[in-house]
Amino acid sequence: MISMNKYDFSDNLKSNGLKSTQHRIDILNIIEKSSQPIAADQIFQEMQKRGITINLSTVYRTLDTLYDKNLITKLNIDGDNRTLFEFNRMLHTHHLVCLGCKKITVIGRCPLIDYEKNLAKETNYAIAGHKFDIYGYCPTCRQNSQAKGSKV
Amino acid sequence: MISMNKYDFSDNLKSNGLKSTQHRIDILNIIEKSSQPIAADQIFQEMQKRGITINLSTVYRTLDTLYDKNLITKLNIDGDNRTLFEFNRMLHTHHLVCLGCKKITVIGRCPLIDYEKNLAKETNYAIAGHKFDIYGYCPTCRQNSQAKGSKV
DNA sequence: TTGGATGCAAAAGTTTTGCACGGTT
DNA sequence: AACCGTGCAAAACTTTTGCATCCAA
Repeated sequence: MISMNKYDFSDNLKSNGLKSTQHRIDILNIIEKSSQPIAADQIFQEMQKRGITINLSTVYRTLDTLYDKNLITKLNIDGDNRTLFEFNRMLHTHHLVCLGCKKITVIGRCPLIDYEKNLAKETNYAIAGHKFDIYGYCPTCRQNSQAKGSKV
Repeated sequence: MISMNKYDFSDNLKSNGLKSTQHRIDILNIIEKSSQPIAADQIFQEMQKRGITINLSTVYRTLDTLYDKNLITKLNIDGDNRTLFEFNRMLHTHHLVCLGCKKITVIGRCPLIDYEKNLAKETNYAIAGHKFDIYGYCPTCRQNSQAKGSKV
């Protein structure tokens, strides 16, 4: 049985016209394995934890590059000024963000495909995509915090 | 006929337990009249244009305060690290963002109310709200730029 | 070999904070 | 008068950039 879970990041990079460097492979690995969307500085720290020497500016430049090639995606959540990154599995996903513990859960289903088509027709925009993130309190945090009304 | 278009920001502030200062009234005015979501620094510059002396840190602190009281809402868009603010009309709105000229159009209808209810049932989250922003190219920009595939 | 990738240092851009003073209630 | 709001300056935090050097193709 062939493993379907391994990404060959080296080929992945090359087929996108990028040089295959260890740093890029490491960064892709970290993002791909992260259970949560992750910020540049978190990636930098994770590399240090793994004993990899890298400069923070290289992390930023690498993220730019990977984003340009559509290998990763960006995300902003409320109350965090940093840009978060995710591995792009080419699935159309959305996020359920806990306002208490900040945990981010990926939602696979998208209820918006038809809506988008209609909007394109009405506005004459060329729709490129959308962001849809839902905010709330997870079962654990519901006990500790009472939502006093949505600010989202 | 009574004008429905005037907000009494002074009373608005007081009823939220805030002192009614000229700066706060001015900032609310600027945000309310802005056709686009607006960043802290843009508000600061607009005040200078109007001959109002204010410190940028006061703008930030005021925005924090107004956000805490639900008088304004926050928004982040792709490719802009700043936080943008909007007047909270207590309507449930979404945004159509042009990737070319960065124009932001407010969308009134929300197609997601039922979806949210179902999600709450399935996940046992207390849903507070959601963000839904659509990216594309407006009719004018469609001529000048070809969307090479969504990154959104 | 050559152009792209990286380290380093510095700067730019955004947001936050401590403290003293001033204004609203 | 009391407390909250504000200015000022400094710092914190995130991200970008110029340039010299290094490395993958």
